[in-house]
Amino acid sequence: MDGSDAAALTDDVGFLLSRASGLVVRASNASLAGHGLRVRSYSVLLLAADSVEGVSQRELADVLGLDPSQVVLLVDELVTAGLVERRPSPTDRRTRLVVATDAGRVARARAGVDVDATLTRQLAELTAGEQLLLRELLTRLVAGGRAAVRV
Amino acid sequence: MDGSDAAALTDDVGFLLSRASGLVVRASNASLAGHGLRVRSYSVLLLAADSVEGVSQRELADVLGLDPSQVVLLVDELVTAGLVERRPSPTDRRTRLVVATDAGRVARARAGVDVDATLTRQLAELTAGEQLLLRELLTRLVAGGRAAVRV
DNA sequence: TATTGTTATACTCTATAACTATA
DNA sequence: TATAGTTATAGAGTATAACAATA
Repeated sequence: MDGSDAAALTDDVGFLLSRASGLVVRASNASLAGHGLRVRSYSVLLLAADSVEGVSQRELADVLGLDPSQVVLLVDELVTAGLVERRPSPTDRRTRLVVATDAGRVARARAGVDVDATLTRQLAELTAGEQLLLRELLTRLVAGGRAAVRV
Repeated sequence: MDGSDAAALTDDVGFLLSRASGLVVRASNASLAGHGLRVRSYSVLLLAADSVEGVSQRELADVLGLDPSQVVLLVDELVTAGLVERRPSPTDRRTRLVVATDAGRVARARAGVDVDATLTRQLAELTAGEQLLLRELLTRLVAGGRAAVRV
């Protein structure tokens, strides 16, 4: 008994994760607004731009933890903006590969600078070592969470 | 140059925070569904039930990081369910104190058992020490983020 | 003048179901 | 039968603006 239950909520890891995520997403969206992007569309663009032959929408859904139907809408948005295009897969006619256009790669690079700077600013509370530690802890949490969901 | 940019997104702390938060919120909502609650309404109920004289809606908004207008709706919902009630503040006629009813305290306790068990399961990937470390890192991140927003 | 609570509105995100075309 | 993609829809969460009552 040390009175610690007075902070039952603000000490809750779930609550803290939600708050921290909200702060980062909000700031990231603000820094992406000038590029006509938001966190989710930027993530899709990033994965497309950083791959050589393109990414299937199924892969995007898996990596991003989104439903395939959401990926369709995000890709539609990027296609309209001229930042990616859908190409037929040479090996599977069901699959469509999402590939960044030249404009998409430029946009990804420019937006990346801004969003990375924003994140750096938000993580400034932590030392470099702590940031790595946080990344590792979150990675294991996410990996475990996904496994648990599949059970 | 070690090829580490191939994981540019999945190594991104912002992305990991968003994923981890999503997993925890989803699981928490599932464990609260049987109690007629969701994460946000449960948080309001918790703060009301754990306070002696009640909490003002302004305080709730501050602690939860929500807009006051959202707090109104969440409190409305809990009032309808008979879990909290609004009482006039004895010192400020603008302020309305949110107080848990007896039913609300019972619901908070029961729901708390379920949601805590769910979180424990999700954090099982980490040792007790790592969980404390994660909490501390997130606490500092959230505190810093809030300060930055105020600038 | 500033603060507390409220109403209203629009947009984003999340969750599902049903469907097609291919494998 | 199962998988990749698509369409549609509803509900939850977020973001703002404007307002009344009170300090």
